[in-house]
Amino acid sequence: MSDNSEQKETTQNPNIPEIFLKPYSPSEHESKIYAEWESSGFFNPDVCIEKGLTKPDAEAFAIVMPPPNANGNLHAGHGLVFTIQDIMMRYNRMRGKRALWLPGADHAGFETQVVYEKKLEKEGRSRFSMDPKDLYNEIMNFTMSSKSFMENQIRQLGASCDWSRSLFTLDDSVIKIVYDTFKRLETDELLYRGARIVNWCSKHQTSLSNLETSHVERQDKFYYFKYGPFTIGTARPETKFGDKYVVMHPDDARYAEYSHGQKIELEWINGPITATVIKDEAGDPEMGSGAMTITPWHSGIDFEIARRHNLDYEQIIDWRGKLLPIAGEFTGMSIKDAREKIVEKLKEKGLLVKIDEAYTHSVPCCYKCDREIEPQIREQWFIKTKLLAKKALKAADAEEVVFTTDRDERVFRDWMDKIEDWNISRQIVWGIPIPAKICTVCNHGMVDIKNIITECSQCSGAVIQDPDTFDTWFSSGQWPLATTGYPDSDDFKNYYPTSIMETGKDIIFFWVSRMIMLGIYCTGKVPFKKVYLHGMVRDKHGKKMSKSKGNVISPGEIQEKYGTDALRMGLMVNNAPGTDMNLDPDKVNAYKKFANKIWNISRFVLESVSDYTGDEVIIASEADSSDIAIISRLNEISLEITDHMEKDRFDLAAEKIYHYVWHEFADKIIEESKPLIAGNDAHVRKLRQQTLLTGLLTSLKLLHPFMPFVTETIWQNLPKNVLGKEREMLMVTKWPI
RNA sequence: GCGCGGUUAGCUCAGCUGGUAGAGCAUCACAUUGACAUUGUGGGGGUCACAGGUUCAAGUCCUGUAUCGCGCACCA
Repeated sequence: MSDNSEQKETTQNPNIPEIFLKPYSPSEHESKIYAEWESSGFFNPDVCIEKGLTKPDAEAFAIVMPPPNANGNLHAGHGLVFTIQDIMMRYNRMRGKRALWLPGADHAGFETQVVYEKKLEKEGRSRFSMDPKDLYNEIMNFTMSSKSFMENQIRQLGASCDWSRSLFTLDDSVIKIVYDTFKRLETDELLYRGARIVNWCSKHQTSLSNLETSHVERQDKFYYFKYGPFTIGTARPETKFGDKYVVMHPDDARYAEYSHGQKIELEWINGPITATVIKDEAGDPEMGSGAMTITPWHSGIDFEIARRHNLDYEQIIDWRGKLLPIAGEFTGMSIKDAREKIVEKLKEKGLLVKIDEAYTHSVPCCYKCDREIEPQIREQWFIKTKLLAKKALKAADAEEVVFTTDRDERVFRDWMDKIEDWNISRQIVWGIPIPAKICTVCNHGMVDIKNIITECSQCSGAVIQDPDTFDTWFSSGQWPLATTGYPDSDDFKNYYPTSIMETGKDIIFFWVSRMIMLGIYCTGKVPFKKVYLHGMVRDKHGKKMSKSKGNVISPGEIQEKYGTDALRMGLMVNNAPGTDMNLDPDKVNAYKKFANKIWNISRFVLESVSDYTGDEVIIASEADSSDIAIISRLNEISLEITDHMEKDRFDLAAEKIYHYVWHEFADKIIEESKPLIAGNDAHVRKLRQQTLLTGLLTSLKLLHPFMPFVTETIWQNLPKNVLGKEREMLMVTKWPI
């Protein structure tokens, strides 16, 4: 016999299930185990109640899954989201709660359309030359295939969510809720359609909310021009064609001789104009000369001044970023090209006073294409958010909703305090159409969720369907309502408000704030009792992952190489909640080794208890004190881990169980046990067998939320005499406490 | 401009309500056919950014400084 390992397997360990005779190989077991979980139906709390695993009156524990954008693969951040939430779910399910995790997928309006536009660009196509219906259908097909692909990736991460309740943000039931809310906001006079300054992206041809802009610090030239008797400063000469108002602070002594409303003839870019003096508090005497001209169509602050004094508005720059006929000889030029030429002309006319070369300011840019935002006036639907925000803050005061860190709560409150009206119109096709009619004569907008309006309520003119779609966050903001079946489903009654909202801190304003506002608005109750925000996943050196840097770590690759359990542990251990975390493949590899360690611990224990009868051994004497100590330490560890779990410190819980299993149970207890098991004192031997089994089963339970695959695989392969009265599926056993 | 966070072992990071520093990786020595292909034992390596303060006692609380990073923001 040349191969003695073969011999060893068959002769020495006849009672060890064959599966344990080689190292743990995640890929061999994971998909099979997931399929068993899924087909058991235990992800659905109703089934758990039916099968008697959960008491019908047990406390509810519900999480709404942040629906991932159905436009690409899962990234490392998703790995973290689903791991944290799955840990919460599995823990609470084992605690005996009615545990419900509501999955879904997000059409992700603008985000997805941008992804799709890039695809079109590569194919040499453009959305602007396509029929909107065709474009919509193409994006729908693309989204649907991404969605099903993504759902499988979520399964691979081990997510124990209830797929039977899965929802897509464009499902009819979602749209109905969104439309009803839209109508209700109108009825409550919290909605208006108005011409306001919006953030316009000239590339994407849509307005964006403030949150969808990012401010970029830049150094530009700052120009001073002669404007009649005044010197005015500007960083944007290309907007100045229509400037016919000059604004200064009423108390500015330098301009005391000029009175509000006074007309002044002066020479300007394209000839003589009549300017009007406006005294307004917005004029900052400290800034430049203290006098400024305003461009109400292309500046928020100027717009407000114009509104206060009922001034004229005139569009200077078109929707593509080109100058309109008001610019005279510059008409049709892009603003970028025009700037220097305009300055040149003003210089020739002797109107240039000076140029400040080192002027730093921050300019708003489209968060997708980094192009400078052009403020424009456009008719859009706005929600008056002040009242909604006030109620949200009140709920936070009353601790109806709490944040896991004070820091996050402060950030939330600051934003709520100074919230502005919310533009919910987007000029893109990929989204929920705004249920409204627009008058072709007077431009009046009418909410029309039943699609029955045929003429303008103000002028009887012909109407057309509003071509715009909702900001995706307006519908996402109602996601906890949609997933629980608001307003009258059993789930809504049983699970709303949900227990916890776990999501990335980067969307605290986009999503968390809106859910709280809209949840309270629709139901009178907060949508979740607790907010847990995690940080970003970065590469091993703390750098942001990006395709261009080539440092993207895809969860799939990591899972393939090290196993899902290892990835989950790598993401959890030592990663404090709310802080950014670095994902290091070496660290994940360490937990791959750990999974194998658990595997071998199990194998050793099974070898040691091959003749275990299942009869309880009574602790007889002081000689049994080491077994007593082991069991008592096990209880202590269980309590400590439970304490961490209750405080949402999964990072600490994960590290503790890791340490216990490897460096106490394996390194010390198992080593000590070897002579006892091999010895000939029958009582000592049997007692130690019992102790080892208790240690193993308890460890598997404590590990399960973190490493569900390897623990469940082991559990299901434990021989009957070892499992005793325990349930056959680890996922639904009771937490050891 | 307003606000927030970090600064702990060579690298990446933990360290809860204050009681003489921990993990992974890396490194060194020894052991090991071992339940462990992914093992064990032991070691080296930190004046916990700096300066003050509170305290019997401070990575841990307070104040300030330096430095890196982040968020928010309609400054012409």
